[in-house]
Amino acid sequence: MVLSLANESSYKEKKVITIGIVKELTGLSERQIRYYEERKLIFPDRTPGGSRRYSFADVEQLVEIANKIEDGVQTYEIRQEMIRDKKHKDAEAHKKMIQGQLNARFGVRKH
Amino acid sequence: MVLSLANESSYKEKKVITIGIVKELTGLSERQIRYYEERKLIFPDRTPGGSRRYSFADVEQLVEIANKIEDGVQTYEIRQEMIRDKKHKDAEAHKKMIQGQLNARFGVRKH
DNA sequence: AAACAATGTTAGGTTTCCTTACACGGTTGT
DNA sequence: ACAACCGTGTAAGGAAACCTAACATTGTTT
Repeated sequence: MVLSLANESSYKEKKVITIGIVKELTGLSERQIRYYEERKLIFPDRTPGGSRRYSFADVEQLVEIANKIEDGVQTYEIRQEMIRDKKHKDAEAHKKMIQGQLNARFGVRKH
Repeated sequence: MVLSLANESSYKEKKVITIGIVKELTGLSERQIRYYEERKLIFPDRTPGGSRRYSFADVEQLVEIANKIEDGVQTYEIRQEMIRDKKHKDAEAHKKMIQGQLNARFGVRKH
């Protein structure tokens, strides 16, 4: 594993994109983008001055949201889904961590 | 090969970052960032309104430039290096392309 | 019918960015 | 030595981009 790669892979999560660019990338209106934030579907960072900054992951998320809304799903339901997914993901992570600890004590030694 | 990965890998090249964020990411002043552009070391896109937009690759490039300048290298020399590197890279690409064409005619068939 | 959902639009204000120009101390070339 | 250049700071004035709040509209629930 190369160290500089730790950066590259985090490009996707870095919050560096303005709403104007997000609008270009997604085809959504600024109104829509802000509204989905109001409905707690998306969580941009803010500059000290108060401007929103999004990540590429946020942009992908927005596209998914827009698709669901086009399919008639309401923001409230989308939010419920997100919460469900997050719980599931957290449980996975927890299981993995426990497994890691078990391996550390009883698993194959590395040295 | 998964299609959605074609996107992920291009995050690095997409010009989506404002100069203010670049300043934060690199620690350089806006003056420096613009000056390196004036010296043809960096080539941001522009929005229709004229604002600069950088990629993560540009940000990395800027850090390299700043390091060289700290080492006393002049922008002119850095530019020469860049041109040399680009020529080398293009030659590589050309060689690879020729090789690809040879393979297509005489190499192992895929079907 | 009243309430809510999703979106557009407008208004007024703030932040961020732009170019141009001058200053200045250090380096280079003649 | 002195003119020219290098890299950077800073200031001014203006334009672009962003912000919130509010009201309007058209559907959809309740």
